[in-house]
Amino acid sequence: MTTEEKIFLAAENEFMEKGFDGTRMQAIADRAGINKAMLHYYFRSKDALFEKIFQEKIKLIFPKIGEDVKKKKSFIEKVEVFIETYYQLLSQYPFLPLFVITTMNKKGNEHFAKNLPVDFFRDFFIASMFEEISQGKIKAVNPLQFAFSVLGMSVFPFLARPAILHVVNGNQEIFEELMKGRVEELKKYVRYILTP
Amino acid sequence: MTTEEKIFLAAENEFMEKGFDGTRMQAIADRAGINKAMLHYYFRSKDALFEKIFQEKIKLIFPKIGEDVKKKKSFIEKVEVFIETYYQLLSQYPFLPLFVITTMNKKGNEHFAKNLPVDFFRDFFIASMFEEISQGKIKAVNPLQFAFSVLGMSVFPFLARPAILHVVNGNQEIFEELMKGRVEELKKYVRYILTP
DNA sequence: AACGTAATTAACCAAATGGTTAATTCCAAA
DNA sequence: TTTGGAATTAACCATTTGGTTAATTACGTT
Repeated sequence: MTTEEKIFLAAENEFMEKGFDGTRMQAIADRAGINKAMLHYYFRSKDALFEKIFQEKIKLIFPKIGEDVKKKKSFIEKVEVFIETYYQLLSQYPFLPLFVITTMNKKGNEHFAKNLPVDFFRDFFIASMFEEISQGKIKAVNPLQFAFSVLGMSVFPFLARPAILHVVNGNQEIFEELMKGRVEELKKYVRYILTP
Repeated sequence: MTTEEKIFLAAENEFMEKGFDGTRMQAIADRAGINKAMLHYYFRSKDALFEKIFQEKIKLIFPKIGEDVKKKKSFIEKVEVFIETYYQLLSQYPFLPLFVITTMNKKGNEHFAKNLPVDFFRDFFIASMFEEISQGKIKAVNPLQFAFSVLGMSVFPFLARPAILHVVNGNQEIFEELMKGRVEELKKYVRYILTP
């Protein structure tokens, strides 16, 4: 692994766990096992390093989900695939939601403006929903509201993990069990909401 | 307004907007229009000040919701009241979710341990749900999963506000409209999910 | 008016932090 | 083997930041 990669990986973890303000350049260097000056050698400044990582991470939010989703015919199936794929992604990067949300709330939305697949979201997701509603295949719910609800339900456990853990008396196993069963449960909710 | 109140109010806003790490004692002092030394005079340290504010804020999360909810007979009605009350609360403190979530993820859960109404949540909410399920009054969904879903749907727009604003082309009015209609939409979803 | 306590301020301090620099080491090409 | 640019390091720097202190002011009580 090259020094640059070491730095990137270390910075990634530090920023994800502690946020921009909470992260120290020295901590990144220590974690990467290299000299602090290397950080500035490869990435100009703390801001630049953070920016690079954030840009890379935000692209993860909507990865190949698009393609997976497009394969499915019915809208309900599309949503189900979305929930599955999204859950897998978040399991791989549990801090991603917190990271993105704190960042976008602190700094302006200039950061993710280019990378949010708004077009896909509006022209494809929303459009295909309108279509099935007018065909009477699904119930007439507000597409935007529905989308934010699915996102909220999917993301919440990853954001509120400490609180949820506390509710289940700190029992990790129960928490994992809960997370595992969540995908099926959410798919059920979606069917209840959308099936006419 | 006493100096202590001025400090508390200013600190509240600073911490809520910028988080613990992002907040500067000087910024609090400036915002309160007083000398920085007063912060330490009234509240020992940054940590102590933050702690006091956090403890006060976290109690807000489950305010008198309990009582409002208990009045209602059917479980669906209970959930509907919860959504309404919760939405009003969050409208008043839009940064509350972000504040609580970032804090509980950074520091341990010692902070909110005492103040999370776990007992109410388990013994009352969950219990009353089990009851209605066994009576066949609502569909058999997992109570915990359902609770986290309602919370997630309720809280999401307050966390992802910048992203949502971006989706609606930065149009504030559309966003407000969306938020206003959200309560009814969520109540609808709950009925779809729970009604047998 | 004098006294004493609480409130307030300006100046200061030590530690932490992001960033720089000059010197040194590596290493591949000539 | 020499050489030149890239990689790496230790030491250093300026600024920021949470916190302290000694002195001053405000103000209710006797």
